[in-house]
Amino acid sequence: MQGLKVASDTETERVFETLKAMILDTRLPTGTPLNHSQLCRDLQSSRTPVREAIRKLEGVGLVTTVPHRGSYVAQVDLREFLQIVEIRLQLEPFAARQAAGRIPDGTLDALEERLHALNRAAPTEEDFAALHQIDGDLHHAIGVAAGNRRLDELMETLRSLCQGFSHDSRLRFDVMVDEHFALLRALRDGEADEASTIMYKHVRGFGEALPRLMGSP
Amino acid sequence: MQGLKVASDTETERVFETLKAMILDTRLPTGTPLNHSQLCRDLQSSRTPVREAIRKLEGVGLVTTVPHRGSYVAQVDLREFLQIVEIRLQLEPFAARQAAGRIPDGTLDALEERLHALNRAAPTEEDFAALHQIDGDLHHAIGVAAGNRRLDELMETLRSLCQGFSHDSRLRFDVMVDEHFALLRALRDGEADEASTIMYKHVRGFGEALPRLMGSP
DNA sequence: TGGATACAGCCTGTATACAATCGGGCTTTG
DNA sequence: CAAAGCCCGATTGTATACAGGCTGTATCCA
Repeated sequence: MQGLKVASDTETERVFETLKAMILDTRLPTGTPLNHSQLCRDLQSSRTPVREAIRKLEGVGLVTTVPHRGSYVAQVDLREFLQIVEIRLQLEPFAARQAAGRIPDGTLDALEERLHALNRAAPTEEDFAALHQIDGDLHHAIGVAAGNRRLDELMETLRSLCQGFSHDSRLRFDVMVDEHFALLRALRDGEADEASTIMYKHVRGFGEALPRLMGSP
Repeated sequence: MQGLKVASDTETERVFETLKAMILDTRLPTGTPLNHSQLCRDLQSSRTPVREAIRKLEGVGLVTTVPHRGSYVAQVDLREFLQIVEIRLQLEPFAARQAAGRIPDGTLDALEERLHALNRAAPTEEDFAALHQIDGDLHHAIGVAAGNRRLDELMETLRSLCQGFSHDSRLRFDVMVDEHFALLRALRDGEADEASTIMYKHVRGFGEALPRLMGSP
């Protein structure tokens, strides 16, 4: 399940960070049940830190607990998904605006490089996964550059909660790649308005890939 | 410290809800240390539920814990306060837009009633407290009417985190009352754009009451 | 054969015991 | 008298024991 322990002041914090990372990068996919004793074994810990870490994740919103039944990696239904997209529509364009012109060239170069490496003509399973990864890294780079840690973490959580629906957006592969190129350019050139607009369309398109319509801009 | 126990499936949840309510309505003000044994006594519980509730509140962002030293009701510094206001500037106008025309008349009437009861000429300590209370109830009514539970809870948390700075906005008493009246009217008439704009100015004004300038609309 | 029920095992929720860490006050010493 | 070091009490962090609920299975009855 995992490898070496990471350093941390308290055991609870270590377990929390470990689980959080595993949820965010989908090693623990949406809906995964979190069994105490198994986590104790896998994370080399005892029940108290594991339980406290789960409770903290519950507060963050990444974990759902059903009393006397167990905890699960949070899973949202369509209705909640659309609500989350609405929130993201308010936050992500703003973050992109703030980040424009503030992301190191090296970071942007690397992302562009990876985008170019994708096979747009006939994307394979790996290409989908890679794009998803790039998307995550780009959003994160924006979050960091925006200089607002709370905003960054919030967006990361909301993005994670949407993961259960991301497979529905495969039809948009080509569009998404285009959007990413355009976004990278706007961010590089410091065109805040442009970056914000592209991000809005990007998130909106993601939300609309599902059979529902959203609010207006 | 408090009265009767509230019903709940698990003890942890009960303690969590109790503490959360106490933090949100400032019975537990910003910075208050949360001593385990004292909470056990006051809430008639044992350490495990108390600790788990605290951890969950930590995840929500309402509590901060310093390892081996203790937990405290979250307190933000000026820098973080401004960042939170920036997030609220993205969310609250949107929520107001969504809520326009969807808040029951009775709710709006009651709020307007309470606004009229304030002494605008020479506000006393009670008037300040009452306005703060009205403000909270209005924001909450908007959050509920927006029909997005996650958004509502998020805004409530962010608002709570700003409480440490709300005393600085006393100079704006009269302006705030005006803004509330205007907002109530727009919400009642279903003027979404207007409601959104007023809310933006309202939050922005709150943030700018402090010696710093914010981002642009 | 179908369904209801009782039972068993596992899992979660809670309480408590034990260990580690921190802060404060006292003592000691230059 | 001031500063440094040490010790002790208190509080937090962790481990474990105990209790109660839920699920799934097997059995019994109609």
